[in-house]
Amino acid sequence: MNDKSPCCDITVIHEELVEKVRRNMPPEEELFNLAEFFKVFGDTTRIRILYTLFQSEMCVCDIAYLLGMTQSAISHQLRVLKGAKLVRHRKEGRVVYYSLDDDHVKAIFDQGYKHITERN
Amino acid sequence: MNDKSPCCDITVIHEELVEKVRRNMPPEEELFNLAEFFKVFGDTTRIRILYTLFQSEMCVCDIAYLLGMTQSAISHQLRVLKGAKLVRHRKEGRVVYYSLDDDHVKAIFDQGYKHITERN
DNA sequence: TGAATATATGAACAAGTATTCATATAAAAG
DNA sequence: CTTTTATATGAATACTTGTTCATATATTCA
Repeated sequence: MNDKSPCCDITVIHEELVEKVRRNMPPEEELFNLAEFFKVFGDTTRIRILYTLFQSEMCVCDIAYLLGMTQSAISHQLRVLKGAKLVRHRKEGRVVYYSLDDDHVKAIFDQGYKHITERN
Repeated sequence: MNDKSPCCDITVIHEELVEKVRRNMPPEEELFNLAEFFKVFGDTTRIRILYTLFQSEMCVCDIAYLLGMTQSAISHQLRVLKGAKLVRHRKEGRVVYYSLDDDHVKAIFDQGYKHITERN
């Protein structure tokens, strides 16, 4: 019986390995940013918007009509996509056209698609 | 004043474009699965676990110790990762070793990393 | 067999988030 | 200038989700 405090009874089995791995971990901030980035793709509406924009730039009400959702919902999500620097916008009178602003998204989606289709 | 019902006042500006884009959209189920897949990456704890497993297979308590989290929290997240077919496990007595079970993850992370570092 | 230990898991709670609703803004048209 | 229309946005709500806590399971060791 040792004097470990009851609130911290964490055990390590391979301490040496753990320390080695710890030294090679990327900085926390990087991992946080990566999670934030992927969070954007974790929603069907945003995925659908992005697949729409893969094909063509499009205005807000067209996207809303295409996806069968309210203009407000689409506008809110476009805001998120813009915050993640994934889309840009171009204003023409009252109409705002959104388009893709990233080269990696398609590659990322293709890899993701490979994963979900390759499981036997 | 026309007789549009007030609940369905959706407007389309470029109907022809919309129909063309609609025909080329991937099936809904595919988009849903893709979103579910990326949802897994949208959490710092899971990202950290995966970066850990990039380096070495590791048992649950070592991961918990390394990341400074409870065994329960890690176990719950490993369950999610297993559900997404991203990790596999190997039992050795009481100890369960987890390891990566996917070739695409690293590529996806690298693309994501490029995105978040390339914004000026 | 009984105690110790590594992991898994269900329930509860807190925090986060997507959509809706109401409304604001801004540009065009009358 | 007033009305219409395309978009943006704040607040509220419903839903989702990550962690904790308590406990179950399973394996080793005495």
